[in-house]
Amino acid sequence: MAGLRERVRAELTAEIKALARRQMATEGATSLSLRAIARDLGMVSSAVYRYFPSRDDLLTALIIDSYNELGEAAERADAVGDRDDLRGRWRRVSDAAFTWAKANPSEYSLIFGTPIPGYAAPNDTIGPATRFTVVLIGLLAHAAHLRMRPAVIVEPGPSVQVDLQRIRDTLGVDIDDVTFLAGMQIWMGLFGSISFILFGQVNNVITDVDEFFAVTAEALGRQVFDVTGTSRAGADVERA
Amino acid sequence: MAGLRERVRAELTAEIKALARRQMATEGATSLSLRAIARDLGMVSSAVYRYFPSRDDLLTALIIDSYNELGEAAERADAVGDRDDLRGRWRRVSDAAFTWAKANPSEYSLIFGTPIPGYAAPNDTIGPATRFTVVLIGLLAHAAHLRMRPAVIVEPGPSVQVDLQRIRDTLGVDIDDVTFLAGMQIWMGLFGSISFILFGQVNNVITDVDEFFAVTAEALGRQVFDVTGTSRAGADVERA
DNA sequence: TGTACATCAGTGAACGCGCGTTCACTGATGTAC
DNA sequence: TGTACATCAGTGAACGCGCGTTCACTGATGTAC
Repeated sequence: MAGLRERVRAELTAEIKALARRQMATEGATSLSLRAIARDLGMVSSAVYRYFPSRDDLLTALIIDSYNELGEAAERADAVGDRDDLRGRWRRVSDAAFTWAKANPSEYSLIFGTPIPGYAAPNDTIGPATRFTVVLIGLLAHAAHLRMRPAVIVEPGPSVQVDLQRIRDTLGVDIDDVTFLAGMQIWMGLFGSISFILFGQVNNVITDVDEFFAVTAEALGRQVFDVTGTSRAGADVERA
Repeated sequence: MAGLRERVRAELTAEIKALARRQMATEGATSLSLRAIARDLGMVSSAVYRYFPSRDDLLTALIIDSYNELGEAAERADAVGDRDDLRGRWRRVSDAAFTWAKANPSEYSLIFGTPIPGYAAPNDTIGPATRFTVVLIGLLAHAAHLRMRPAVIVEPGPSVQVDLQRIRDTLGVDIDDVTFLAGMQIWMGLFGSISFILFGQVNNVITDVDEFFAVTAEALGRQVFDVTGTSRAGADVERA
């Protein structure tokens, strides 16, 4: 059996990452320490270097895992349900993000919190980092295809127009500027609200954060994925 | 002159905080070190303890200062202009927040980034922390008074209703649930977008972050502070 | 199938550095009579 | 106004702890003939 050593190696690598995550949960990502992990592992500190050549490489692995988990959760959430039910899809995807973040607050902080000083993410992280975004862009493309119009219409300036065109070209999607911009708004609104909840900004203000998140996500979804054409009509009905 | 010693003391206290801020800018808040500050100051490390009884007390002072600076910037920005021009007021206030955050990224991270593990903010921080929010609530109250309606109408669930009522009672303001919720959305959207920009989430995506922020803030403002009654009409004009 | 060699995991010691906090102390600045 | 005492800022040494990374090494696991 050729793979024995390899299998043990893979297991230990996974265990190191698991311990690192547990350590992040209590100490924070900045004070993630190879020595402490080795201690937990019952190994001598230098042994960890067989698995990760430096602390930053371990961090990178954790960041990639986190992006992948979040992205995969979003993909799974969007794999079910009627393709045309965009508000439903948005609700499932945003819920998946919130659920993952609540379950993995340190991993969430690692990718959406304050950048770790002295650490520069290598290029390997870019792919996993875009995974969630790709799901969202799928929703936007479908909304554009259904000729939905955001509740608030804003036009980008010249520089942002160029940026949006570049993304269109890169990903080969067909999303008009207005929808694209509105999509970025709810993207930032989604993670803004998750950060506010997780980082304690609504402590002493909001009691039931789950209920609060639900209404927030609903409001965000309605900004882009409301009825076709005059979404205001739908809002008026709701209001009456 | 009785105040000589006191004056020197105040100056040194200020200088310690200034050095601490400079240190945060390069090392991050988590690795803020009293010893390094003492070194920069040309003093022995134990001398700093005459001014701040512990590292956490220094952190607290920095947090309070940061909240106060942000709050004051918002208050100043909202002190000018027509009271009824809510979109203008929002633009000035949100710009003030962004400008302050760009100029003081580490201070911004300190209050809106990942919480520092092991540090619990004492009650002294609550007052300054609400300063910005109070400005925003002023806008919301005025919007409600002018009978503006948010572009997207969502109703809070029972628990959030109670929370909102508590805030109304505490602050003595008259803002309906729907406006209040929409206000919280743009509050989270504002700082969500600032965090995305400052924490590098839109790197390689957005080139001109100032232009991007401007359109973001505009979109947020239009969600709450559009024309009275049927704000959709205004959007339709814009769209045509 | 059995032996010789190469690969690799983990050890243990060391380098050089950092930190927060305490404590007894000197000497200067302020205060009360 | 001048002296005696109290207050306070800053010193220097120490305690006890942490960290990332390197390096020569032992001994076990895998590989080639």
